[in-house]
Amino acid sequence: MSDQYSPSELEKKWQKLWAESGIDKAQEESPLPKFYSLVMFPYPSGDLHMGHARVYTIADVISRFKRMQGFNVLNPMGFDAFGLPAENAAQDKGIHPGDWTEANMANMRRQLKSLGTSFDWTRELASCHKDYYRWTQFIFLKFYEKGLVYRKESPVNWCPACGTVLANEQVEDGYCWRHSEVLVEKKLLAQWFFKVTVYAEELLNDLELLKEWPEQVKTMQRNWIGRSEGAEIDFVFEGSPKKITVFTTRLDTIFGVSYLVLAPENELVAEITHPAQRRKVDEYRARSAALSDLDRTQQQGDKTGVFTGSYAINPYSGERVPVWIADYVLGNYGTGAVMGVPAHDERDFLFANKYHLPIKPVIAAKAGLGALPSEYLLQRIDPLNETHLRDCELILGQYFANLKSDYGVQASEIDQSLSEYAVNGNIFWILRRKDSQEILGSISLRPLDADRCELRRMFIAPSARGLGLARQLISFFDEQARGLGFKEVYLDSRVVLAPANALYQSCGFVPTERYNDNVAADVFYVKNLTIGAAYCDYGYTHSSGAFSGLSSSQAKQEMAAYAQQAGFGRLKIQYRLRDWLVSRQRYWGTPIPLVYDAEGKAKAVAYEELPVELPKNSEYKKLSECADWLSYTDPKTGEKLTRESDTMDTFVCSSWYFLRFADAQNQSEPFSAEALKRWLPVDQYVGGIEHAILHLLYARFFTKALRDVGLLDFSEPFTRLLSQGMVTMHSPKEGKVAKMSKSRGNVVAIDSFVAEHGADAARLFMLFAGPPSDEIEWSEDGARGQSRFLGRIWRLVSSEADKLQNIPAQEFASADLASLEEGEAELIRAVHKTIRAVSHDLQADRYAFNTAIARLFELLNILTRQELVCQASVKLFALKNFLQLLAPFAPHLTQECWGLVGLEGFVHQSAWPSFDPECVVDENFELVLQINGKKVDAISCSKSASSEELERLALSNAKICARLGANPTKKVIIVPGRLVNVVF
RNA sequence: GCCUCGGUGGCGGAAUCGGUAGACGCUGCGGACUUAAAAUCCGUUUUCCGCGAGGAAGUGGGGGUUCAAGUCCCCCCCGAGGUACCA
Repeated sequence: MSDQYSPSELEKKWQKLWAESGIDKAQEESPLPKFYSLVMFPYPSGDLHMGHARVYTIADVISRFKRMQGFNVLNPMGFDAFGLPAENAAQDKGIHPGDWTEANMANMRRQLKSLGTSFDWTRELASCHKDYYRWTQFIFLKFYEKGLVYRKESPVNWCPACGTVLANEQVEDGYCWRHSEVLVEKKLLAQWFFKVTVYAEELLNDLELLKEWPEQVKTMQRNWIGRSEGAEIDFVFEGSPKKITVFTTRLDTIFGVSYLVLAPENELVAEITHPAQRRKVDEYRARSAALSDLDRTQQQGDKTGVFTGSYAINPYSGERVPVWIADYVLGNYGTGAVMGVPAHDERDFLFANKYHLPIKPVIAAKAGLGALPSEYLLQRIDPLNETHLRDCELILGQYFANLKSDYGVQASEIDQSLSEYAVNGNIFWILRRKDSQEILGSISLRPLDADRCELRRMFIAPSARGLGLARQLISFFDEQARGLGFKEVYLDSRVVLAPANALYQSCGFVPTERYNDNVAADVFYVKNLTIGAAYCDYGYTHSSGAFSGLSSSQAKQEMAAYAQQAGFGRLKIQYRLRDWLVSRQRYWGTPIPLVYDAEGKAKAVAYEELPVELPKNSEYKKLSECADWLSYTDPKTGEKLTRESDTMDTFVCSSWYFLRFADAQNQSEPFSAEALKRWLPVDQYVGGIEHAILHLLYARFFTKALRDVGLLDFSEPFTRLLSQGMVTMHSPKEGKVAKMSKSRGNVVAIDSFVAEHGADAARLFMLFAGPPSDEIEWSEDGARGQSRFLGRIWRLVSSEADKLQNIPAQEFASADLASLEEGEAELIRAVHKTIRAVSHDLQADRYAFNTAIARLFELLNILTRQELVCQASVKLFALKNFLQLLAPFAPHLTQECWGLVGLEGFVHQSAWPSFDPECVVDENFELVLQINGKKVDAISCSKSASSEELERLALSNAKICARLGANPTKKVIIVPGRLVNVVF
């Protein structure tokens, strides 16, 4: 036996013995409860490095722990083996993608084994093998029959470098996920889709059931599904029966609509464009069609658009609003048309400002502001209309009479005001009661220059005072002034009589310099009419006809009910989630099992014709270029057909592999009902956060869809999910700490590290460096620390092994403590405490591998203490339990030591230790003494001491007394088993 | 912008319920063994003041609740991830 711990031979030896004995195989017939532990299967890209190793280590610890706990564990492994890198490598190196993939799988299988993982390799699968993709095709056809698959011509993301269509998910900030420097283009193609959106509601709601998933992942999925509640409203075109339907979540703002916008690609555009605008509109459409997604998102803030020349009618207000097209509206979300409410939407605001469209506020933060009740009517005076003028005189007469009697205004001033009013250009409104036509007040506007105007006269008739009409008139005035293009409105002191001062100020007028030297007045007020920003919060409606004065939520409800009743609108729930585009124009993927007849009509390949195998051309091409393969004769009818040349997105392959693992050898169906019943759902799924949305959402969709085609009977595939953090390391290329990856040049190869330090050291370091869901930074020093730990164990066992050879293994618990030396009793207690702590840390709701290992360090520190003297049987007991607790983390070394101390069989087949509750409580504890909550002293104290005794101990303590001095104690807080706090 | 998670020594990180902040490891420093080095072992390592006994401060910042706050509440700052003209 060597004194030096040399892992490489030792690890190889046990890996071989484990494989031969089949201890990692899941048992089909077993009285034990099942545990399905799954780690996301890898893409066989070549060499594994430590960045990959972490996830397998975590899953392996869980699997080994569960086996020792008495579970029948299924811990399978396979390869997600279709995909582009194989084709790229084939192009670069001139090898067939299949050969490249097989070679990589062999290498990775070897590397995974070298890490000491306990996978059940008898169930290995690879998605590129025909006995797997045959069943992918089978499931595709089941979905096809069920109506979950459809073909649609649609603009797709096209990567010129890949030469294929990408899913939305494979586009990152407008660039291809595989080629970070290649911009994704738009192309129109007929593509196959899965109807994921049918399941949008269920995919969202069932997240509630996933109690053991990280909140973060669920939130990401929720956002991705993107449910929003709103309404669809039909606007009829002016002079045409055609309708345009908009989707809005802010129906409460509909009286603020000042235009409609269609997405440039909206089908209606061609029909409704006015001939005079056609050229401009066509140009704009052509330009935006050519824009990539990136360009489109990059011009955020700079909104562009073109007027179509048509108008539509707001069904609520009857107003006619211009219809525009603009590329800030997306064609594939909602109805591809929106209503523009610049006062209450940021994008609409920017757009309206740019194109000088009216901005009409209809929501205010406070209730009642600016709302003119519907029983009143505002009438603009036409100076050429006799009746109007008479009404004016009437109200002005009342106004001036009032001034005279109330404020003693001179008759000459009145005359002057009347003549001023007669000057052309002033605008005058009269407020009436709708039913009786009674005149209640008036307001007038005088332009000062292009940007400024003056609120000239506002008068409320005595009979209408106290009705709160003043604010509403001012708000009406603001709106009109803004509509006329004024940016500021002034008041002078002759208008603002003392009692109205507060009113004007509360409406936003502020004291200012005089604006006109000809006016002799002391106080001036000015109000800025320019809206600086859209008000996007909820509030209270005003200027909204019969719906004024409601809270936003009330308004939404009542407006929707009205639309529903009147038949021009309805409530609508909209999802951001789109259907899944599964077509790929490549070679190295699962062929879509469909054929086309002479008319181009698609139909399914018969089930007994599956698999539709990839052509075995030595020099692979895109399927669309394989002429021989494409032509297909129906074996039954002899009909000449053409095969579909698209392959499936590889995410399809990975959406059901966890089901196949339950029954990997089945040649007659994808999986048997019995096998699923035995193993599914997956109890613990471990994988990277990068799959939080796509893979997990698709796998959930597949499970639900397979349930609905009758192939399984549960709804959620993964009971518990653990998203492990990535492994980082300083990257010399980037000059910072970054994710470990070949392209960044910051990888630690598995092969070289394992050869030098062993798999156990690598495993321990990755588990100890931090909690599994956190990111960890690879550190050579840290890994060396774990090596040192393993070496200490090795030396301890080496030095003790001889003495322990013929000692029978014996358990020690509380009953034995009395008969043993103090040091021995302490060791036994420590063992039991460690069992408790490590077991607790390994529980699924914690998975605190780092603290579990820390506890094992502590136990080893006790075991190697120089002054520790104890009999062999006690030492053997301690070592045995220590090795068992460490076994899931460091499988090889513990296995070797297990034999060295004379224990039989495999440590991994031994039962997980249990602790004696009596052994984990100490007789004494450290009593903390506090003064006013601050620690002053700590004394050893018996656990059985009563509260009274604790208080006495505290109050007689020298340090407490010294601090207390002559102060009388106000209160003494006693927390039994912990502390005494003396308050003064 | 929005959503989510974080912020604790020189570093990675501990701290079930509000109850001794800094477990465990790394690094550094000092020592032992050695002709020497490596390996190993022992001690030490939050900061400041003090020769010392000891004292004070301290979990991103500011307030609050409490006998007691890293932990609970309010406001703010910073970082990471996700997402984004989604109407």
